[in-house]
Amino acid sequence: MRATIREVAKVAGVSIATVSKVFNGYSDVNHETKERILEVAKQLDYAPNMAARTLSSKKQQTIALILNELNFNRKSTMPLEVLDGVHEFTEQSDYEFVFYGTSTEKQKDKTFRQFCYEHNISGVVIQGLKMTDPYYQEIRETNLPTVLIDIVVDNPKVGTVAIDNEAAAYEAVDYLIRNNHHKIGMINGSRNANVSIFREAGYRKALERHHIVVNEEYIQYANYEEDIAYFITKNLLNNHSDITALFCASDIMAIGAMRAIKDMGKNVPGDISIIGFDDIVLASYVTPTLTSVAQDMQKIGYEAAALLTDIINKEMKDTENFRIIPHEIKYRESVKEGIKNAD
Amino acid sequence: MRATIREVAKVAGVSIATVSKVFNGYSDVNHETKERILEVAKQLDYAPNMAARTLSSKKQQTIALILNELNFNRKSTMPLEVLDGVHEFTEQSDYEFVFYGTSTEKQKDKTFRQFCYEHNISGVVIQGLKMTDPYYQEIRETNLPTVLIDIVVDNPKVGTVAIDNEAAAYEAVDYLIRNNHHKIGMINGSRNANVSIFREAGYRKALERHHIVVNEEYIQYANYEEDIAYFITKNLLNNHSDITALFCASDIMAIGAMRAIKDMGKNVPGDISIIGFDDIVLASYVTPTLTSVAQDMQKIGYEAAALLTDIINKEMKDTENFRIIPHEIKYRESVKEGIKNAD
DNA sequence: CTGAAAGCGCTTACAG
DNA sequence: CTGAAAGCGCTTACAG
Repeated sequence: MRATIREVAKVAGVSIATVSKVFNGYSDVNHETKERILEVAKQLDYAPNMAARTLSSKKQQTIALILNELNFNRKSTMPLEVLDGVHEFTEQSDYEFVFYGTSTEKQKDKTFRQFCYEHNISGVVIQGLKMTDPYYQEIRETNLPTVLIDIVVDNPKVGTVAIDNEAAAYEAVDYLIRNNHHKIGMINGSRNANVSIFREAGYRKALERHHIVVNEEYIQYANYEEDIAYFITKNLLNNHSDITALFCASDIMAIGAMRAIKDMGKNVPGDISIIGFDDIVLASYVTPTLTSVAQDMQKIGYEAAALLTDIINKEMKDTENFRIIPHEIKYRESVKEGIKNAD
Repeated sequence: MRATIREVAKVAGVSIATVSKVFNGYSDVNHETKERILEVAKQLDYAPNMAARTLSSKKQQTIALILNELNFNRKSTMPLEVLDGVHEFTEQSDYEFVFYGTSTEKQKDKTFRQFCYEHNISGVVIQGLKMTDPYYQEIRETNLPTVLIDIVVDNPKVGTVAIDNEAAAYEAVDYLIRNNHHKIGMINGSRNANVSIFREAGYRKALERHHIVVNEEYIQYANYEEDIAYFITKNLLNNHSDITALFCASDIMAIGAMRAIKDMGKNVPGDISIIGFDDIVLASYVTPTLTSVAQDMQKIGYEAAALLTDIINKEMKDTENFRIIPHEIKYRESVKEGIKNAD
């Protein structure tokens, strides 16, 4: 039913090797035979079979994007943006692109290596991996080219693409301090998340740079969940009525915090200023609009794929394995600005 | 470097046929040899090569999800939800899942059929296709199992999954009328979009059922874009100051309309009531919150994949090719409710 | 510029 | 319960 290379060869009166050459862009084929072959191919609706091609050539490489816990958060398009970025890169490259979803459960059933072997994958970009996931341990010592988004691992075969989370957090908190906030709480994600660690470090660094003592009780963890952030914010503000600003490690949590503040009869930014992280779409549509640290996930995805191909193609030094994408603070309405007093 | 079936067979002291049987779950293998093979396979880190499997077996089927114009709208997670749904179905099926993005441009370069042949695809789910796209014409007469989301085509090999757009629009407009709105504008998407046509039909039907004459000037098209909706709304309301409600064919456009109304110094829902469509996340976070027709895109994706496998496996009658997913109106703050006057 | 032949890693009747 | 052998649709030296 479906035309194969053999039929094309027969109809065109040539060998399959010649047909193959035409379809692989070799130049050593007579112009006329080439034209004839193309014509026949078109007529027979022929297109090379990928499976056969992959099998016989050792060349055809395929890059996978693995999204962890795709059973995702409807509130954020971040995974989709990463997907778009990786896809865009592979489009204009020679790599095939495939997409898979995984989960902590699935990772227990099948090792990372097995999964990649099975699917003939020569390199993978992973997004959403947690440091408690089985894959994480395996990737630390894998020899399979891998690029992690947001997670750093010490392995020459594994690269990382992310923004400079520490610097970004530093800037955000520094901005609060320069606007006369000295009692600043932090709603962080999870102690186990790489980005949380960096963002907290940036928070601490900014306070220290301004000679503000870090109050450990001001730092709370809400696991990146809106509802947990809601309750934690209420608690935090009830226990520490001197807090005037909150730095949140994600917009989702910032939105939960805003809701808590409103429900407490307080006002953003009048009573409490808030900065979020990620700049998801909601940040611009919520009232008041949310100041946030933006990261370009599409670009992160694109660069991840680019870095991956570099790792596949050449041995790289560890130092080249880390690609930092610029971040940008989007200033909106949720922070009360004010000249710093000389107290 | 990578173990093949041959090496496993050699180490385990059996033939490759036996190894193959074990990995394909055939029962006619001695328990002990099976255990031994599995043990060796594990030790050698063996996993079957998909390309070879696909090539030699005529069984391995792969289903593709093609997202059109993935160069997407950051404001909506709908494509991601569809992806998740299709992915979830293929997970628990015997089908392999692959994902591709396309665009009007790419469709011009390579036909639908060629694309599918090349990638060894036995069936495809397409989302985001426009009736002006090259694929659309081709799919009308393809014999390749295909499921379109939101678009109906008369071809036994092509199925459709969608909500009942006409009924949903009818309900929404009927709800407005029952709350005493008689001058209702519609911000529609595009005259060429299948869903737009159905939603407009529902709008007209609701008015007619209530003996309200349709004023053609009340129906405007904003191409599903927020900014166009913004301008069109201003125009519409300036020209027709008697309008008290707007039915929008998407939340994005509804949000543009809300902004326009605010900028005109009017109030939602005090002066103008609004209903949107899709129930994207923004609808719940915007002020006032937006009443909207919700469609479960994850479920639509899942059912699309399910329908596709049915089409692949059996000849179906045209009448069975259309799967309708339930919709639901989410009542929120953007509609002013009021008892209908007996005028 | 062209073709014969080996081989990629599997599956699947078929024979035993 | 097990294995020898043909074949899936290609690519790639190699010879001419």
